[in-house]
Amino acid sequence: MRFMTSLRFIDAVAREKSIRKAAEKLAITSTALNRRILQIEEEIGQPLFERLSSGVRLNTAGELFVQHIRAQQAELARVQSQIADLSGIRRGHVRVACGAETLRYFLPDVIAGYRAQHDAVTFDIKRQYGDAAEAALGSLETDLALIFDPIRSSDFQTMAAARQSVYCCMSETHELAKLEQIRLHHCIDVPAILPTALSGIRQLLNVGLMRRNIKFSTVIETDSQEFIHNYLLSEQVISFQIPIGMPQEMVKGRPVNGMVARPIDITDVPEGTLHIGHLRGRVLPVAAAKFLDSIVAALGSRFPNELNQ
Amino acid sequence: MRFMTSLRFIDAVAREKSIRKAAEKLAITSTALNRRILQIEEEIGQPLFERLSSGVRLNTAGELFVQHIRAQQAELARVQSQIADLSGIRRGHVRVACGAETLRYFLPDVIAGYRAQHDAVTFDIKRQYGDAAEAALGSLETDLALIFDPIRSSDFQTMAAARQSVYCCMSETHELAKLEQIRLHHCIDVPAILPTALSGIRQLLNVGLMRRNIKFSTVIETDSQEFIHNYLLSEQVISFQIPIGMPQEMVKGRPVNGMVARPIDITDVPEGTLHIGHLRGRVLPVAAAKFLDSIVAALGSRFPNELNQ
DNA sequence: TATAGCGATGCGTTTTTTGCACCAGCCGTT
DNA sequence: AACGGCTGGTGCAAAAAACGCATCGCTATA
Repeated sequence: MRFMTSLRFIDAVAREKSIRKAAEKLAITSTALNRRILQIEEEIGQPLFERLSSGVRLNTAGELFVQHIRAQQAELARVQSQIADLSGIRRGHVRVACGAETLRYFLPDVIAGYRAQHDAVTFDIKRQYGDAAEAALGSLETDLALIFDPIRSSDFQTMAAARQSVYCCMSETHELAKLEQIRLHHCIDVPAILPTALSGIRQLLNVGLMRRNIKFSTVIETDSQEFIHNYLLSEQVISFQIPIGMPQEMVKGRPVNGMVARPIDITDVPEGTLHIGHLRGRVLPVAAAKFLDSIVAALGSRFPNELNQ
Repeated sequence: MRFMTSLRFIDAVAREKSIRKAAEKLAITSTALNRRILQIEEEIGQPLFERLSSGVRLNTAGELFVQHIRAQQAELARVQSQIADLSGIRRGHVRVACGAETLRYFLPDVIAGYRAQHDAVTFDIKRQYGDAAEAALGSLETDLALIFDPIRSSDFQTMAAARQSVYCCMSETHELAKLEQIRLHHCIDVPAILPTALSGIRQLLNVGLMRRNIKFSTVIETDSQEFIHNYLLSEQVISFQIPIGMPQEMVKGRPVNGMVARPIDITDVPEGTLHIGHLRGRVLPVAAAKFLDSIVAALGSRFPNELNQ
């Protein structure tokens, strides 16, 4: 790293407390090293070293500067390794962070549709909760994020959004399946299986529970949608999901694989918003931008009356 | 700042999205700029820009790197201004952070004694509570700190210490002045003026109060020792101080300016420790190191049987 | 007093950087 | 289809910067 040489040299001199000794370690002559240091000192506007008869020694300004150099070196190393991690990333690679809701039906659909037209584009799909997804956008570890409420950072730029109300899911043989619409008080003492507190659905439910001062009879709490899905058929429990996490048939109220979904009155549990977007101010790689268009289009066709921007 | 040129150039190209345009703004030819970029890309091991027909554009690695560059520039500016702030600081300047206790009699004495021999050395005395003083050491804003319990950071290197028990101070006409030693229960319902909760004395007192389950009748709480000192003569209240914060006569029990001090039983209020030291691993400027010697000597002569290291 | 080690400096040499002229490719216009 | 205008990239010679050698002045030590 060429542009670091002068800084590395200063660091070396600070460690050795001697220009000549440092020069030896750095395999250059002491004159060259001496002049580099004089030059930097001139640029800073003050000396960084005290000259003693036995060598040199950092003064206070030098200590500050060397402190900065070392921090800077560590930072650079971190960035370099981060860049090296990217090396597998060809043009035509898209990294997506999403919640469990979109992972089940929506994303597979959209990606399959997109890859049918551009089979050279590859994908990286990471399941992450909202805050982790936002952090991943910020550190450029991911290109796009699909986050179901809440959005915390102002650095998230929403490119499309869809309002999603919460549905109650259960086996078609469940008692509550007879109702067309579920109220929260129906769920009192009904065994329920819930996603973890980090999930957007859970947070919406909590709003409703607080509002009505109701508690669920939670038998299982898990971060695996897969598990929830399978467990509904094993025991008469209820679960919760948003439309984008269900087959479209199921949203319409028809049973799918022995399970049905019933909407929850939105006066009980408020609607949430699915946000799709990227880091504010970032210009996405072409492949990611095109894929984002696909997502927006797919979202528009599924939820035509929503607030897609 | 010579070593930043290549980085500044990359930043400029990223902003202009064109090598030629950036070159114009930077007042160099596009070839020179182009080659600098190619060189850095080679050092990184990967391209940072995508070449388009209409110019260039950061790829993901480039975005990461430019992010780093900008953070680095901000950091450098911060350090530079910090160094500039130091510019008044000649060799022979000592910056001390201390609590109110040592500020009153001890430090003026020691500094006067030191300056009698080295009148070219100048001082910067900052009154700070323990945690702020430790932070100031860490950021090199100060050279030495005199902290009366507690020490929180392991980066503080104690060079000398003195145990200090707490005394009760009051007007010589005060009821409690008749006692030779004070117990905490004597102070119940006696109006008291206390230093703020951040001070070491206050924290020691709290230990005693908790232990004995006693509450003071606190009429005034202040961070000004000056105020406490003056107020003792205006109203029959008690206050608290450690030996280093009092004239030596007063420690011996004799009245000074109408005030007396009486020791508190150490089974009621534990002793605290006055720590004198600097940032661990730091080699102090000569003046600061010499002055530290003075402090240690003065402390040794005042408290000869203490744990000076 | 002699000596050995330190940083600083003048000068000639080597290496790096720069600028000029030109190439190849892309895109919109003619 | 041809053109002109734009882009980034490259060969080569000149300019600039960095370097190494020899040497100076200074200080601490023996």
